[in-house]
Amino acid sequence: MAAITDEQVETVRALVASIPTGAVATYGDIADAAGLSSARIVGWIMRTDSSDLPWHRVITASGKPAPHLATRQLELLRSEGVLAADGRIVLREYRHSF
DNA sequence: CCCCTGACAGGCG
DNA sequence: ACGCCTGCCAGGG
Repeated sequence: MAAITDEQVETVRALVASIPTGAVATYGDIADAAGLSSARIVGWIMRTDSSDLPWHRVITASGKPAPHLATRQLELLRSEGVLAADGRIVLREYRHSF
Protein backbone atom coordinates (compact mmCIF):
# COMPACT_ATOMS: atom_id res chain seq x y z
CA MET A 1 0.00 0.00 0.00
CA ALA A 2 1.27 3.49 0.66
CA ALA A 3 0.85 3.95 -3.05
CA ILE A 4 0.11 7.48 -2.03
CA THR A 5 2.93 9.70 -0.86
CA ASP A 6 3.01 12.64 1.51
CA GLU A 7 3.69 14.74 -1.53
CA GLN A 8 0.39 13.69 -3.03
CA VAL A 9 -1.36 14.63 0.18
CA GLU A 10 0.45 17.95 0.16
CA THR A 11 -0.66 18.53 -3.42
CA VAL A 12 -4.25 17.80 -2.55
CA ARG A 13 -4.17 20.15 0.40
CA ALA A 14 -2.51 22.81 -1.74
CA LEU A 15 -5.17 22.45 -4.41
CA VAL A 16 -8.00 22.67 -1.90
CA ALA A 17 -6.35 25.69 -0.32
CA SER A 18 -5.96 27.27 -3.75
CA ILE A 19 -9.67 27.21 -4.44
CA PRO A 20 -10.69 30.88 -4.40
CA THR A 21 -13.59 32.10 -2.31
CA GLY A 22 -16.81 31.80 -4.17
CA ALA A 23 -15.65 28.77 -6.13
CA VAL A 24 -15.83 25.02 -5.61
CA ALA A 25 -14.17 21.88 -6.93
CA THR A 26 -15.19 18.25 -7.12
CA TYR A 27 -13.33 15.36 -5.54
CA GLY A 28 -12.67 14.03 -9.01
CA ASP A 29 -11.11 17.28 -10.17
CA ILE A 30 -8.78 17.41 -7.20
CA ALA A 31 -7.85 13.76 -7.53
CA ASP A 32 -7.06 14.27 -11.19
CA ALA A 33 -5.09 17.46 -10.58
CA ALA A 34 -3.14 15.79 -7.80
CA GLY A 35 -2.39 12.80 -9.97
CA LEU A 36 -4.40 10.41 -7.82
CA SER A 37 -6.09 7.46 -9.45
CA SER A 38 -9.12 7.54 -7.28
CA ALA A 39 -11.29 10.39 -6.08
CA ARG A 40 -11.97 8.36 -2.98
CA ILE A 41 -8.43 9.07 -1.81
CA VAL A 42 -9.29 12.74 -1.68
CA GLY A 43 -12.24 11.96 0.52
CA TRP A 44 -10.01 9.83 2.69
CA ILE A 45 -7.53 12.67 3.11
CA MET A 46 -10.24 15.15 4.00
CA ARG A 47 -11.70 12.73 6.49
CA THR A 48 -8.47 11.91 8.28
CA ASP A 49 -6.61 15.17 7.87
CA SER A 50 -8.76 17.77 9.59
CA SER A 51 -6.55 20.70 8.73
CA ASP A 52 -7.51 24.33 8.32
CA LEU A 53 -8.46 23.56 4.77
CA PRO A 54 -11.57 25.04 3.21
CA TRP A 55 -13.00 21.54 2.86
CA HIS A 56 -16.42 23.05 2.39
CA ARG A 57 -15.34 24.10 -1.10
CA VAL A 58 -14.98 20.47 -2.08
CA ILE A 59 -18.15 18.79 -3.26
CA THR A 60 -19.13 15.66 -5.13
CA ALA A 61 -19.66 15.51 -8.90
CA SER A 62 -23.40 15.61 -8.22
CA GLY A 63 -23.09 19.04 -6.68
CA LYS A 64 -24.37 17.66 -3.41
CA PRO A 65 -22.07 17.29 -0.36
CA ALA A 66 -22.23 14.22 1.84
CA PRO A 67 -25.54 13.94 3.79
CA HIS A 68 -24.00 14.57 7.21
CA LEU A 69 -22.14 17.65 5.98
CA ALA A 70 -24.60 18.92 3.42
CA THR A 71 -26.32 21.34 5.78
CA ARG A 72 -23.04 22.75 7.04
CA GLN A 73 -21.50 22.88 3.60
CA LEU A 74 -24.38 24.69 2.03
CA GLU A 75 -24.43 27.19 4.85
CA LEU A 76 -20.70 27.91 4.64
CA LEU A 77 -20.78 28.16 0.87
CA ARG A 78 -23.82 30.36 1.05
CA SER A 79 -21.86 32.77 3.25
CA GLU A 80 -19.18 32.85 0.55
CA GLY A 81 -21.58 33.68 -2.19
CA VAL A 82 -22.01 30.18 -3.56
CA LEU A 83 -25.72 29.67 -3.74
CA ALA A 84 -27.34 26.28 -4.05
CA ALA A 85 -30.38 25.51 -6.14
CA ASP A 86 -32.61 23.05 -4.31
CA GLY A 87 -29.78 21.80 -2.09
CA ARG A 88 -27.53 21.33 -5.09
CA ILE A 89 -24.57 23.51 -6.09
CA VAL A 90 -24.56 24.69 -9.66
CA LEU A 91 -21.18 23.32 -10.75
CA ARG A 92 -21.47 24.93 -14.16
CA GLU A 93 -21.48 28.24 -12.36
CA TYR A 94 -18.93 27.82 -9.55
CA ARG A 95 -16.67 24.96 -10.63
CA HIS A 96 -13.00 25.95 -10.36
CA SER A 97 -10.61 24.95 -13.12
CA PHE A 98 -7.08 23.91 -12.18
C1' DC B 1 -4.79 -12.19 5.40
C1' DC B 2 -10.00 -11.40 4.81
C1' DC B 3 -13.86 -8.27 5.22
C1' DC B 4 -16.12 -3.95 5.92
C1' DT B 5 -16.40 0.94 5.70
C1' DG B 6 -15.80 5.54 3.60
C1' DA B 7 -15.86 13.56 2.59
C1' DC B 8 -16.30 9.40 -4.54
C1' DA B 9 -17.44 8.61 -9.66
C1' DG B 10 -19.46 6.58 -13.58
C1' DG B 11 -22.53 3.41 -15.83
C1' DC B 12 -27.08 1.13 -16.09
C1' DG B 13 -32.00 0.15 -15.38
C1' DA C 1 -33.86 12.32 -11.69
C1' DC C 2 -33.01 8.32 -8.44
C1' DG C 3 -31.13 4.04 -6.66
C1' DC C 4 -28.06 0.07 -7.12
C1' DC C 5 -23.62 -1.97 -8.54
C1' DT C 6 -18.79 -1.85 -9.57
C1' DG C 7 -14.13 0.06 -9.54
C1' DC C 8 -11.11 2.56 -7.01
C1' DC C 9 -7.36 3.13 -2.70
C1' DA C 10 -6.45 3.12 2.20
C1' DG C 11 -7.31 2.11 7.16
C1' DG C 12 -9.15 -0.58 10.95
C1' DG C 13 -11.10 -4.84 13.22
